[in-house]
Amino acid sequence: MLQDKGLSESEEGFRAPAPAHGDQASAPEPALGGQGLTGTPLSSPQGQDAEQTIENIKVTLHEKELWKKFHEAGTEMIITKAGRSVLVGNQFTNLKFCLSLMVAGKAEPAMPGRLYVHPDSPATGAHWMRQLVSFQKLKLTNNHLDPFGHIILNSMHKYQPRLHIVKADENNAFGSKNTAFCTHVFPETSFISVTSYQNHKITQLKIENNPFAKGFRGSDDSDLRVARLQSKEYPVISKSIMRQRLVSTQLSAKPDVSPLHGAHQALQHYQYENGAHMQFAAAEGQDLPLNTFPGQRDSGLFYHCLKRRDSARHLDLPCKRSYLEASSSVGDDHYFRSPPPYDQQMLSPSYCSEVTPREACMYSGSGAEIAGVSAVDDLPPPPLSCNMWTSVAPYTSYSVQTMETVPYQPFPAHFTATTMMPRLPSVSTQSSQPPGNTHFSIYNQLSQAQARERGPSTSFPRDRGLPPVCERKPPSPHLNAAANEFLYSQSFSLSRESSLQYHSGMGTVENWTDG
DNA sequence: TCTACTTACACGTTTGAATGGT
DNA sequence: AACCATTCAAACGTGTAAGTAG
Repeated sequence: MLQDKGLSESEEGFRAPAPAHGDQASAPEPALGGQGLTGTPLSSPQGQDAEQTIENIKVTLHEKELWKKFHEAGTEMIITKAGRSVLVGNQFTNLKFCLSLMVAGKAEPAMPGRLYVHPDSPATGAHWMRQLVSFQKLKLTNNHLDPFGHIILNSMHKYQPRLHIVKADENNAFGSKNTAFCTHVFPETSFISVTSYQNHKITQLKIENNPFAKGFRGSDDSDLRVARLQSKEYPVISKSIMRQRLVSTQLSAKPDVSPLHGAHQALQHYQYENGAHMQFAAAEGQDLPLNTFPGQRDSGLFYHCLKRRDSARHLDLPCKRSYLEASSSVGDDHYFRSPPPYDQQMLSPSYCSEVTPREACMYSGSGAEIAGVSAVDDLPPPPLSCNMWTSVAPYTSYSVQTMETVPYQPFPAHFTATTMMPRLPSVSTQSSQPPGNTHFSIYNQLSQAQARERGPSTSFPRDRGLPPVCERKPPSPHLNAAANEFLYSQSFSLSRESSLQYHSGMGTVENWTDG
């Protein structure tokens, strides 16, 4: 569940937020332990303008500990052709986000980008503060032709969900010019999309925490159940366990077999967004725990606000090259290089705060989610591959490139060798977070002049009619009537973890497109 | 042969209508 | 008549296993 606290409504702007509601504790728990995002109260002075307010919005992850537990094991999400309830057998259940997909690796077909817009969007800040923001109906699919508006993912890839909060205005509920927005990223929500669980530990965690899987609980209940199904009075070893034990036996019996062999086979399917296959970063036989980076282990919500300087729009940044280009030329040894300190990446002016939308777009390839950002420049727009509400035109995107491989953790279920999961870049929580604030984000602001440069404002996609697959509901009449209320849209996106996009800002959303 | 994917299945939870009591 | 609690069945969400495809 997710809750934004800190959004409030006022005819003059924003007033001090209402105290945290007590309904959070009593709110119905999501299917799998009630994970989600919750917010903390925003301290927004009365009369503060929207751009100042939105950067102060704080969103926290609900059931963070549970998320971390999964994250440390290497979260996996089941995706099916028909669409499985969300990210995570529940971890994302009760989250209503907008998911958009970054374009897959070079060798992969472009994915239809999709954002999942919270069904309640747009709604006032008071509405979002009232309760946990749930993304319950979000579903994941691997069906590229999915007509239901589910989030389309590639199997065996790692994704990083992102939450976008977009300020709407009185005209079209989502604003036109100067629409503020912010993006929240919770590293512990990253996951690998799979069609069947690869990690037995994840399976067990899901079973333990998901009420719907209660039937599989107990001391290896699944095995007991199998025994019952086979009319046996003794438990039989399940297939996954048998496979795991078999491989283990084989490995122990054949010392000449590299323990990494199986892992390599598994990992060759895990790709970063840049299309580079994962490589091993650990020495042979070395088991690197997933939580090697203490910064990530306690990453919390990365939220940091930055403002882009107009004068920096055309800086020739060293990181301006295409992410795809960069990755394609990267040799294997690249993955053994140490990444630049995360705080340097994120806080270096040349890296994040002065990156133009166009440049940022380049970092992430042609990610549908940020495809529209080029509209703020006079450069030709990148190709769009979204069929929903995918493009957030004013979004200035920032990319944290993890060009190095990161440790994987063992997949006990199927892989007995040391496998390594792609990871978020190491995060220095001490240096990258504002004092007293565990949040991290990037804030970007587009000037009025820039907004004007984009040409005549067009109506927001909602006015052009969303495809029926879009899981949105029209704003309630009372919301439309409340002309002076600030309306917020909550959406969620997914990005390939190798190129995390942290963006927020203020500008038009006129180029959001249905694709 | 191996791996990922699809499908069907059983089990448990959730939801909402129907029913009965106050 | 209105409200509340209980019951029950259908819908839904799980993970698993078998079969299929590449």
